Amino acid sequence: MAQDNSPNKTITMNQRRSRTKFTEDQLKILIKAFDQNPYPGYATKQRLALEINTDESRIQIWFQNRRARHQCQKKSEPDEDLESSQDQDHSEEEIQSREERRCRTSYTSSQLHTLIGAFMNNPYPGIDTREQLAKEIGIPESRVQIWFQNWRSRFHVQRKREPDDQDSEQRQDQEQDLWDERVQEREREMFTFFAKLIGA
DNA sequence: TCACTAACCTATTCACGCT
DNA sequence: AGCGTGAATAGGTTAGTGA
Repeated sequence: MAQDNSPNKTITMNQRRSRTKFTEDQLKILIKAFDQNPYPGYATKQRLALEINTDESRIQIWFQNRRARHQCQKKSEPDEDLESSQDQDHSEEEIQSREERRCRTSYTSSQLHTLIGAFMNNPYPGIDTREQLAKEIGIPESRVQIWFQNWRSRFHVQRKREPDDQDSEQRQDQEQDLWDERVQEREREMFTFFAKLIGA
């Protein structure tokens, strides 16, 4: 993505997870599952994870990457199979019959407090930071990663909605204001929560 | 060195609970 | 019904690894 503020360069020390090396047997199982259904639901991903002894999040990434590779291949060889219904396999009805998603995670105020604090410190945490956070708030690392993704995206969306006709200093100030507003909103929620706890 | 691919990213959409 | 937000998606980039 040709993003001018390339995140991974401006923020150092956020290392990646070490690269998973799937064995031949593991790949066989994954490929077979992919051929059966390239959009497995949470239960299937869990089952696969158990079967090949890896984390469910690795299964998710593997399916994402394989779907992407398959889309590329389809585009680069658009010849034959024009009337074969085989290549139009996942649309409409297939999407409707997609398996169930993972249950929505709901975060407590204190968990959010920790996450927001970490986000303000560094919106692009490496694997070590994510794992530490996950341990601290008792939530899987994969959820922490998704939470950061969602927050970054939503913050970028907010920024884009802002008019672009000011000089960068003003814009930065506005970004900060927006951010502060968002954080304050969250903190108000937390205060309400804790006030209830202590019976205020 | 280069191809392959896991890990990671943004942007967008889906979906669900809450108000 | 609309909103906030977690989950999933497409599609692109980065970087580790083996030939």
